[in-house]
Amino acid sequence: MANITDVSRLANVSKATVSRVLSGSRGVREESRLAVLQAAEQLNFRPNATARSLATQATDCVGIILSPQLGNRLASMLPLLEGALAKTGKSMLVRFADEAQQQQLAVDELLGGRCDGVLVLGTKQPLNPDPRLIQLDGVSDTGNLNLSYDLTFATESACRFLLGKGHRQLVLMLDDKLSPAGKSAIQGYQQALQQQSLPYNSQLVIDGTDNQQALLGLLNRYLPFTALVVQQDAQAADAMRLLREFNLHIPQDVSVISLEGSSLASQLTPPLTCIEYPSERLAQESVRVLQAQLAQSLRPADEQQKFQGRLVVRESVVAR
Amino acid sequence: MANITDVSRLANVSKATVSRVLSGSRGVREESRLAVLQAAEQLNFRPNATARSLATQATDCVGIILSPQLGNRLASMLPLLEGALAKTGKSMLVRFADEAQQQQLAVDELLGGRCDGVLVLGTKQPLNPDPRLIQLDGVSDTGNLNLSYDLTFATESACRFLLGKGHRQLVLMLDDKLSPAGKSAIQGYQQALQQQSLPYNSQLVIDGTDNQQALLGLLNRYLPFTALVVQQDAQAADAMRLLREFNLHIPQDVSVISLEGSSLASQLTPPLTCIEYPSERLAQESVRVLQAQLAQSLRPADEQQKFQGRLVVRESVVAR
DNA sequence: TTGTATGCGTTATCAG
DNA sequence: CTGATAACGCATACAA
Repeated sequence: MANITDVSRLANVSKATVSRVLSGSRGVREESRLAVLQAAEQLNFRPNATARSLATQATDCVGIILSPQLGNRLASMLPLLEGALAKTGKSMLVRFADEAQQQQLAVDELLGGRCDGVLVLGTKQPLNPDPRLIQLDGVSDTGNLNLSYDLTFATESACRFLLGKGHRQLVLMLDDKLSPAGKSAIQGYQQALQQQSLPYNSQLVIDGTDNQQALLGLLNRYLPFTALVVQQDAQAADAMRLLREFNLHIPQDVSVISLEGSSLASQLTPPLTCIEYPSERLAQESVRVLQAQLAQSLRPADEQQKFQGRLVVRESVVAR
Repeated sequence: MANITDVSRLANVSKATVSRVLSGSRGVREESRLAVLQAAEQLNFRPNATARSLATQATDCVGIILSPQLGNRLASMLPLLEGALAKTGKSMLVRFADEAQQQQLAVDELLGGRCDGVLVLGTKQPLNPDPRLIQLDGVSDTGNLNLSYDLTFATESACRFLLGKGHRQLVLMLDDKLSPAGKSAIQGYQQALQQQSLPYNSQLVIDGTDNQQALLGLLNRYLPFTALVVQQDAQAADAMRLLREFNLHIPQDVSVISLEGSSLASQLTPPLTCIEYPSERLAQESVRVLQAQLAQSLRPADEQQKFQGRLVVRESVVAR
């Protein structure tokens, strides 16, 4: 691979001039500018990113830390993030880590020279505060900037929608009732009920992670319900299959709605009504904020921005 | 951030010794070894990856070029690739590009200093041959190493399975009939028919990309069929919904099977019988091959390894 | 406008 | 076993 010296020789200028043309490109006579460009072209010169980083003290990389559990969300989020980053000429260094310790390790390693900034998706435990670190859907009690999905709003919207359709017994199925996210959802659930002066029955709030056991338990207890509010599409899919096996038809017997709608929702049978997870906005805004943060290189900034999803009505809900 | 000089001073040794301890670590007196380790610990020293890369002439990165269309496959493949790479201490630089030109551009840029090697998923057009480049499911006529899914085998397996269940009119729905992949599939389709001395009707082979129009056309023409072989799970989901809207029940009226089964298959209704795409093997093998290729740094190696998926029987197929 | 020289943080070479 | 010192390829302050 040709380097800057080769180009400078072929163009009969100094390395500095070559550098100027290919980076800053200001204050260079047009004549030598062209000479450099031609020489570079001829030698198929690509400035070495590593060397440039070392000199500049800035890799053009941002780290993305993902949880393997993101599942479908990954497929929609990652291209969006890359698109937003590419616009500012930045590359994505991707790493997977779900446990808090692994995540902190990854952050430290990436921030220790490999990346200018880091985006973490779905932190469950607080991470050491750092202005170059931005969380997406992370725990909110850290000193880090955190853009997240408004699960309270989603849950309240979903429940109000169902209540408006005449449903009165709503089951809420969450990833983890006790997590911050779970509590946000429950809050929305309660607000919706309260607004209709309906009682809150904690037995109707269940964890859906353990292979539908919770739902099974609910059926066994003959607790009547007409609607199921599920956090994730994939879990909705599982739940719907289980319900069918108990000869409960969807949506005739049980209406279903998901809180973090993705592309999967439209592929299910019946197509799933949901509050759509705002991937685009979240992706764009997070890289925008990260850029700003890196550019100004100051204020620890502890914002907690929330993003609301919109209701997408499909066929999995009927009126009562 | 502390650098190697700080450590060397605190440990009362030279930079060279520090480097030796933290990299090669051989031929160093235990005494100074400990001094260095302690100093590094105390200063929380993290060797600068960029500087190391520049000196070593080897970034510990491999580029991954993805197509946004990979969809669900992305979510399963990427963590597997990262896992395999992490074992050898390599990081993943991810980029999205679907058009051939963009892909070539990305390859050149990544190989021009940012990465030691590149993995491209799903190339549609040939890429310039490079020993550091490995393709996954790419076009096979290039001088590059190419590990791919055996779609011929998958199609033949699926069709034989259906034929064995008494089906005689099989519709084959592909992403693109005319692509190399499409042709592979058709070959498997024909082989299965041939083996049963059944005629080949090209009208039963359709493109499923254009929003099910092709399937609709088939229904309109009253061409009888009892089974549908679909390349991707997501398309199978769409197709099943469409069929239902025409009052065709699955699997009673039409059996369905997919050729590139993913996690989506088990979530559909009914759960989808499929030939499962061998993500794990493909991921592991591709990074293994890449490592080998980089280590030996020689032979252009034009292998074309094929990976076969295994049949997973679920409820979307019934006997006739 | 251009060139020279120095620095970025490590690794690698080569004497000692 | 260890320490100077020269790469690595580029950016940039400074001098011309």
